[in-house]
Amino acid sequence: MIIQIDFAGDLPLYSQLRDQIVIGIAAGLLQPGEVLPSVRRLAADIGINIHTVNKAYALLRDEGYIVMDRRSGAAVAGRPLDSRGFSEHLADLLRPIAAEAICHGLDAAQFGQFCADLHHQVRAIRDIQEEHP
Amino acid sequence: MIIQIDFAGDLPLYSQLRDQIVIGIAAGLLQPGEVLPSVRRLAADIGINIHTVNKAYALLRDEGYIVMDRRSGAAVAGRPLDSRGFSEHLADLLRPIAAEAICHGLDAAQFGQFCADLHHQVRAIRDIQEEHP
DNA sequence: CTATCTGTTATATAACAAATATAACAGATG
DNA sequence: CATCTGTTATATTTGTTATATAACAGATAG
Repeated sequence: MIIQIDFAGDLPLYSQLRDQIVIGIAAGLLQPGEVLPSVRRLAADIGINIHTVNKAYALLRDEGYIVMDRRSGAAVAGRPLDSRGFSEHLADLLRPIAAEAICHGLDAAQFGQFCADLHHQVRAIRDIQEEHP
Repeated sequence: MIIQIDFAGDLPLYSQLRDQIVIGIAAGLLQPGEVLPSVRRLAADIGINIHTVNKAYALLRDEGYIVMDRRSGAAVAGRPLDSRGFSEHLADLLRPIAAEAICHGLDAAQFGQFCADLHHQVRAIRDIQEEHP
């Protein structure tokens, strides 16, 4: 799986890395049980510091997306994902975005459709990647 | 309109303030043309620094949500809002969130419905506020 | 056992962002 | 003139981000 980091972007590097791995899992590019690169290896590949990768991995572990083992390294977590309080978490993330959409004239149906389309887009990343091996 | 700031939260104060004002506009609590409190007044009311409020106001101005005048102060912008590149902006915000939803087992229809419901919730804030004057 | 891999922890440093404090300026208003 | 508005400038403090170097504990292969 290809990781692309925008060093000029607004988001912190560890946050970009975290997002891309979550997207990779959602798209199916990273499957449950699949072993991720070690912090040293991935840091060298991307060209960033070990601790930055470690911070992203630790964050993903705390969120339940990956499991980490001292011996075998990091791996994508097997289902199911702990979902206590996830609705509230999701609502907190989406509320300001929904407000933006409202201010720009999108009604509930349009916004819901836009979100559903994006859901499909994320799932389709896998197919796009497999077309260009 | 009541502003609630979480000093222990992860989000910067100016960002929280910006989000709440956008939500207020979306909910209809702040209507186009309505005058906002001055930076000094709002800073004193909330108990934060003038520059923090100024940063939030300047951000809202750059995004087109409010207009600022040296004489009369800040006011909610009249429609329409400039929407060039808004879809891309919205997609960038939603992509990692959609990925999270996928990882937690929500399909496209469920995610779209959740987003549409939240859209309604934001619009309903106005009615809730008016019940308790 | 040795060498090498893994995550983990510690410490130090530099750069940047966030928030505060104080002060001043230009323009408009009563 | 006094008072309000946004705006700008400077300085300081604090926290985050990212880097660098180093070491430790546990597991594994030679």
